[in-house]
Amino acid sequence: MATAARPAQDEALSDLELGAWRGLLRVHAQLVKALDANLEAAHGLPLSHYDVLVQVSHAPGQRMRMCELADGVLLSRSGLTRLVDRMAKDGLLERCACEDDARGSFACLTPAGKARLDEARPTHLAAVRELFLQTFTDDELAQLAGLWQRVLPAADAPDASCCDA
Amino acid sequence: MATAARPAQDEALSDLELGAWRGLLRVHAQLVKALDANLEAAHGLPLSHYDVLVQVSHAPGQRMRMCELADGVLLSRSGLTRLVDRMAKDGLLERCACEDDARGSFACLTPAGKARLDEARPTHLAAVRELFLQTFTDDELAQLAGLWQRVLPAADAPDASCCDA
DNA sequence: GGGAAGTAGTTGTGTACGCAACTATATCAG
DNA sequence: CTGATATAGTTGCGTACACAACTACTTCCC
Repeated sequence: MATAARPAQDEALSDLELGAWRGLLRVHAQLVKALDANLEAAHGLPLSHYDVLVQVSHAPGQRMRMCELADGVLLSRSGLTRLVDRMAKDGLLERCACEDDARGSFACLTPAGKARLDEARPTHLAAVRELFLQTFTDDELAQLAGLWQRVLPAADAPDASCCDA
Repeated sequence: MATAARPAQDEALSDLELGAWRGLLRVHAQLVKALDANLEAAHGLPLSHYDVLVQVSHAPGQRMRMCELADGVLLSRSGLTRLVDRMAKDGLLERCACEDDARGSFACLTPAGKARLDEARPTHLAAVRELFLQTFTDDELAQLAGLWQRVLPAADAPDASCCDA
């Protein structure tokens, strides 16, 4: 039952395909769990909060519109609303009105948020490097980045019944 | 280039590192979301249920111990308990006592569960191929699989059984 | 044998999330 | 200007999950 490298469309996945696909799932799960635990232990900061702080800190004026931020941290809008609520309660962010569009609002980095980020960043960067990046050579990193580029547009495409019988 | 390929330990991630790392997060998020939506739309089956069905169907006797299954589908034990509860209520699985160890129990595939899996499998395999695998050459798949192997710690139980997705 | 320690699984509880419905504002067509 | 439609964000609600505490059993060691 040697599986070909690339079986026909409706055949089971080959070991090769399986390794590439399930490996992605496992690596993601393991990494996110470890990074979150690490950050939480060292700074009491969930990974989701850190993620928001990083995004906002890179934005011009250190503030971002909610929808933009939601896309950036891979959350639904309602999910982001509550995440920003929690972070605002912790003093890490502030909600600011948008001058141009009265519907919108900004999530603005507070000094406390910036301080917290600066404190946590080295921890997180070290962990990402240790658990993931250092495993690879520069060439491999470049290759990975290139592969993701190719997948992302495709996965963005409208998924409605993309492949039904 | 402003950023070196590999900055020092506590410096910000280079574009290269960032692409490899955030790309993984984005690809995972988009893929899982699309695959779940696809499977749910076509067969009313959440991806988590499908995942369990696949694992159990490949186990000897089409049954698996709960803890083994929890590892396989990347869930906590309590999470798996309730997932199996839901699937049992849907008739996809049955809980069976373990003869050797009265503490343990098996999740056993029912005929209905097997039928449901057989029905959903082509849909899912096609989607995984379309959204992910077909993006890559055989060499790239092999490389990916190899990279994952290096990232995953030895805790990864290598069940050599060639299971499909 | 009998208690200590370990393991399998479930249950109590809290939390983070998504979807759908909602409000409020913006934009566009006539 | 006015009504139709679209967009930004929030809220109600249900769900899936993790952690910790628990029960029940097993295993180990004297």
